[in-house]
Amino acid sequence: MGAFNEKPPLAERVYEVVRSIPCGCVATYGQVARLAGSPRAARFVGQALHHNPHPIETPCHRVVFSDGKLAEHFGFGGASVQRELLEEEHVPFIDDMHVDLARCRWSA
DNA sequence: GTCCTGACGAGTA
DNA sequence: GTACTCGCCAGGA
Repeated sequence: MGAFNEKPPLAERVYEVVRSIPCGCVATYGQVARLAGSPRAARFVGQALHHNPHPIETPCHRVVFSDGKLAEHFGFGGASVQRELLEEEHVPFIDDMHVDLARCRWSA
């Protein structure tokens, strides 16, 4: 390892932010990107979660679109699985594919 | 070594 | 109100 990088890869930051999302709350890609230090890296957030090396520790099911829509490309089995995981955490839904961000949006 | 794509978001026309 | 473009970063071909 030698010299530690003063600024860890954005991906590591993304994972850290996602892991910080409390149970019962959800965050948007843009929100995670901003907390990770890159307000406009929302696209990369998806990529980072796609390569998600720690799918169990990284609750990517708590990350949704800015509209509250579930990620169709969810890697655990699809939006259907994501919805069930969120329902297990008592996350309010306004539709089969949309969470109620107004009530469960995570505010760091 | 270089170019393109990819779980998106926000701003502007 | 709707549609399009730009920006972010990393990995793969």
